[in-house]
Amino acid sequence: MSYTYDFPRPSVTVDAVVFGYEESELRVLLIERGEDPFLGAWALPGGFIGVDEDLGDAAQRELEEETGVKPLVLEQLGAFGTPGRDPRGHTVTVAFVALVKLGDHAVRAATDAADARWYPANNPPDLAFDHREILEAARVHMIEAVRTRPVGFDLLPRDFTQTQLQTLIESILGEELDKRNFRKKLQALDLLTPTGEYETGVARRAAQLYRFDAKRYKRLLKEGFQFRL
Amino acid sequence: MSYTYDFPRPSVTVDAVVFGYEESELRVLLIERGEDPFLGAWALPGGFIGVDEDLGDAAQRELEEETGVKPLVLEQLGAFGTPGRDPRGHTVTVAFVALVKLGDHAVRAATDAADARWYPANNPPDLAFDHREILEAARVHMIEAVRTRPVGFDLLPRDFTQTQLQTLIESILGEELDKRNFRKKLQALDLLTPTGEYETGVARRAAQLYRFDAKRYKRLLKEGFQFRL
DNA sequence: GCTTCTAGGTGTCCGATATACACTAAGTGG
DNA sequence: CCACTTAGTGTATATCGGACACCTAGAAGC
Repeated sequence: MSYTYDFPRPSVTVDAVVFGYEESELRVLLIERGEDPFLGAWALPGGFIGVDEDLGDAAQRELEEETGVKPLVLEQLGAFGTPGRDPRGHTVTVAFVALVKLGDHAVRAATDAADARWYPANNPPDLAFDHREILEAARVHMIEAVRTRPVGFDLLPRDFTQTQLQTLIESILGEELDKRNFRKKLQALDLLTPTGEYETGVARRAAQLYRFDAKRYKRLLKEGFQFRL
Repeated sequence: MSYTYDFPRPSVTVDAVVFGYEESELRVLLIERGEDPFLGAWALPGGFIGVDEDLGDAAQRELEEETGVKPLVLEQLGAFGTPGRDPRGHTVTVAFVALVKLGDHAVRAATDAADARWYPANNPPDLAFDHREILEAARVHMIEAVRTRPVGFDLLPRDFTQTQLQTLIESILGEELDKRNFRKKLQALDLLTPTGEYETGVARRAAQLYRFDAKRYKRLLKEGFQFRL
């Protein structure tokens, strides 16, 4: 089967920069390419868009096919189309940023991915195509996002400590925050519900666990409330 | 001449939301389509991307071909690819926001544009494709941009009054600002050079003209300075 | 040339917000 | 029971943002 057009067309792909959080570090999900070009190299999960397929749907589909991961959040990052970025020919990719609670998913490589693994987002291996540049753009996007939207909660387990949240945000921002000031702001936002439960298995005073109140957040949003950390 | 591929490919287009400022109002540049589909309808300038052409270059080229306008600023807004947005078949468009000093350019329609005109950005006519939605996204983008980057200066003549700048920003934000507080912030930014010249031909006290100090801005940026209005 | 009209230009006070900063409490492990 | 580690908590100060009103300069109209 082949497809013929009156004018040459670039290919359209989607790629996902999937972030997770583990061991006090921001991670990014990469696949080992099982096909040419860049066979054996690490790359962002992604692939060609289907016929009449929506961009976001395509990103979600490719991500699930290649890694088994279903993200909770999927935001468009932008289009990358520099000539020469794909050796197969002119290809425009639309990149997405996805967030997952890392514990929810055991990654499994499939289709054209030989392997799928979490890497430190700040120290990734060499990447295929211009994926390094896309990852950089995604990091900048996250810095912007973490201050203005409650994205941290999509990366943490349902129940988490205030310190976990702080450490996560610090690892996204790349700077340290003051514990008391951070908690003061959290308290002012009034979006965390204490569960009454405490950490277990730690050789120190156990911290209380909290839960993000998404319903309350949505209600506040409608009233013109502005999230800010 | 025809082009054949192993897999079906969506078309890739670029569209530009070009903003200008005239008569105390934010304007958007629209073309009257001279071809099907949507012949005779108003639309954003744009068109198909060329072989091995960069996305930004394509937007700039289409814009100049159709309207004669060369923008000073061209920022990517994002990709739009909802199936059905183009009746000719699956088409992904990458939208850009462009800013021009309106006085610098007499628009002239050409190629597949039957006409090209400035319309009020807040009250545009019906638009072809999903261009209404793209324009909306661009308006939101501008609200974000005007607070955090010195974009106002790219829409005004080289020499302008503080009130012109304020009115422009107000028309982008859709809200009124306090004159004294606005000027206080401008002064604190220290990015305007007074020219010593004054408005002419006004039936009231003439306002002083200022110029944006782009060099100083770039220098400050390197030192980690953050623009905020 | 006097009056009127219009926008230009200017400063202070107050409340809210951001930052800097240090000690006690609780729990585990040895 | 001692040592170690992180949890949890409050105050003082500087900074920023927002509200607010009057005199001035210049042109137009009479």
